[in-house]
Amino acid sequence: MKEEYVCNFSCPTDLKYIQDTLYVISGKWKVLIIVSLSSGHKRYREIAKSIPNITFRMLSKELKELEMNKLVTRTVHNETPVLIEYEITEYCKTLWPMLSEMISWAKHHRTVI
Amino acid sequence: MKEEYVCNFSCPTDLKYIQDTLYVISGKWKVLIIVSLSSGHKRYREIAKSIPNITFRMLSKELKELEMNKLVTRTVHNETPVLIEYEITEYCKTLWPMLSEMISWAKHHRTVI
DNA sequence: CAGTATCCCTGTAGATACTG
DNA sequence: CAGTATCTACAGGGATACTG
Repeated sequence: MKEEYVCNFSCPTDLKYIQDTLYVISGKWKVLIIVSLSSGHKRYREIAKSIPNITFRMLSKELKELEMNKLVTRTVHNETPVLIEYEITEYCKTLWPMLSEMISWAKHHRTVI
Repeated sequence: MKEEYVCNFSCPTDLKYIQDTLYVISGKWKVLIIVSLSSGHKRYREIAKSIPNITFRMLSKELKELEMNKLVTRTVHNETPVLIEYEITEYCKTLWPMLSEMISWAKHHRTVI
């Protein structure tokens, strides 16, 4: 059974996948946190300072979700005082083709709107 | 000045673009509506019926936003009784490469999570 | 049919204080 | 430093009734 996979908007499974992806990266802070980590910020307060108006509460929550999705790692270094480092994973970089498409689309969309 | 464009997470402009795109397609109903229209539903009640639990309120609101973003057209046919048809635009199809990436990513992500 | 208008509820996020 | 706990506010969305 040769099955040619033709994607179109009406495939219900695809819909589910799109929703999954949106769920992982949507929200007010997710992408901002990924950007902050990407630009080298590693420590909690450091990340917090780099993102205007984010609260500890939100930063904790979002970091946890990113960690659950394997996009971020949290490493505890047993020094005194304890040092904790957040880093984006290699896996996080698999997001890039998609983000890249999002950037292209938005760029073009600006010229349309 | 040959400028090689290297995209990376830390570019602030790219961040803005990503947020723009998310804004256009995020939300509980947007993609569902696009799917419904893609599968041939055109009339308001018809679309409403095809999407479980959506309210008229939400359908109106989302259709308006999609229209503003040129992803959907609203056509009034002057018959009696009046007939109104919603359709996705050709432009809407420019979303496809991105949606396709989102689908691929989510598919792979499932195997990771 | 194609929507609007209104009321109301709940969940999400902000503010602030506190802990190990 | 690296967070958690608690309280609160407000907006986004649901339910329902209504209009042209």
